[in-house]
Amino acid sequence: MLPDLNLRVLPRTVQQATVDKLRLAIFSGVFEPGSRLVESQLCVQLGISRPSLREALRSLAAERLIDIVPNKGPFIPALSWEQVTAIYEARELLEVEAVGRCSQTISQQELQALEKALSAFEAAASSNDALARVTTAADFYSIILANCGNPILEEIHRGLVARISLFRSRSMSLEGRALSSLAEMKEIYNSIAAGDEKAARKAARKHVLKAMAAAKKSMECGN
Amino acid sequence: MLPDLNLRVLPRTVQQATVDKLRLAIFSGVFEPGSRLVESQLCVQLGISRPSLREALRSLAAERLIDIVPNKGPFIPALSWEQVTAIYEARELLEVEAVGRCSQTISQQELQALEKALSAFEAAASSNDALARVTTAADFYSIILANCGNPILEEIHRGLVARISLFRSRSMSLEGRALSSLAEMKEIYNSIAAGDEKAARKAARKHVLKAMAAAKKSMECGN
DNA sequence: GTCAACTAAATTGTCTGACAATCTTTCAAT
DNA sequence: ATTGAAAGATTGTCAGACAATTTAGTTGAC
Repeated sequence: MLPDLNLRVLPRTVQQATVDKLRLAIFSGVFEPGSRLVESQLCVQLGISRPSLREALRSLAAERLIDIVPNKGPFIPALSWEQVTAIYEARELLEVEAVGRCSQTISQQELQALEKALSAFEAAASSNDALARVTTAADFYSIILANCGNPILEEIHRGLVARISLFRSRSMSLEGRALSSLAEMKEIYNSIAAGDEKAARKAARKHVLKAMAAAKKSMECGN
Repeated sequence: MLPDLNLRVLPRTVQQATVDKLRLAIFSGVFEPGSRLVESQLCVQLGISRPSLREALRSLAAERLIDIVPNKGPFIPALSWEQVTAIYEARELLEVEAVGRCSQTISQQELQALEKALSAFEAAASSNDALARVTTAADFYSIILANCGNPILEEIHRGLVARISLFRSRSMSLEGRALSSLAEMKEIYNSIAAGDEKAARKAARKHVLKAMAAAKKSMECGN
């Protein structure tokens, strides 16, 4: 059998594109937490039909990025601090495990990619670009999760991080948080590079806990 | 203000009911892994319209209970052993954590409920009712996850277990697996009841690893 | 002026029907 | 048997419709 040369990209359907657009909009804070999404409005804004939109909304609801209440429709969840805590705790569990595994299995090539991602975050950390800070940090973690040897952990982690994206971007804008975050990430990177699983796990735990504390602070400061 | 007496049940929509029905059908093995789901057929079988069905399918796809390939439609995923392993490993991570937390925080009342669930499984374990074995075992874990203090862990765990329900029911039908499972669950229960977190985690890990081994065995034996 | 009840408008849940694009199957030809 | 082409089946997407429910606005009573 010949090697698979099928380069054909999977056709992107309207519903897929819509899910991606809405997900990005939610990440970007286009919608106020707690606010309602009106189907007819979204249809016009997105230029699609109501059935396609509703399919997309069901996907997002299953991802917990929106809530859909019968007869009231979809809205952006306004997470309580308890819920945010629970998500951060779950994230900690997954991230510590992923970092630990990663430290034992990552290839030299991927380690270089990780270093590059860290540099990118370093550049963003001292800039004023809030979006860049969040995306470069996400890239860093994405590499770790992709190399932990378990795609399920990656999948779950992605879903969790998505749900608290707003908190992340807000807390990352806190005075000094980006730089402190950078230091923690460097520690993680160094431990992984050294293949020191114990240190890597410890650093990962510390990072998530500090991120959680920062999120709490930014939440208490109102907005 | 009067206490909230609003007992009104959230209206169940067609799409919700459909998601539940299909989920149950998937759990029960009504559909062969790898087989395609034809929309028009399902519409007739469920007595609903295509838009409602498609919304339900998008929900299930987001839960990873089905796959939807553009222009080909939805089908039941045929999980590879690697994927199953990855799910079991993630389950181990969550379950060990949940059991550990549970051992420290569970109330006496819930502990009684857990004991009752264990008895129910004991009864089912020596019976020939395969469905009862799986559901009572699920009830046992459901109580633990509901009392671990983190609803997110519960939510993720439920999703993971759902994806390997077929493997679970098959492996539970293996000669002696139910009884061995019972012994492991008793160990978990006793550790929780004793408030011994370390022992509880150890027992939980052992249980998941044995379940995974059983699943592998049942998978290799073909069917 | 505030609160309650009622009416009107907006919104969701669901269905039917339609049609182009794509996939699958059938069947004939080499 | 393999190839190729035509026919059929299936999906992706839209438009339009309508009942049930929620929301908003208005009126009326105190």
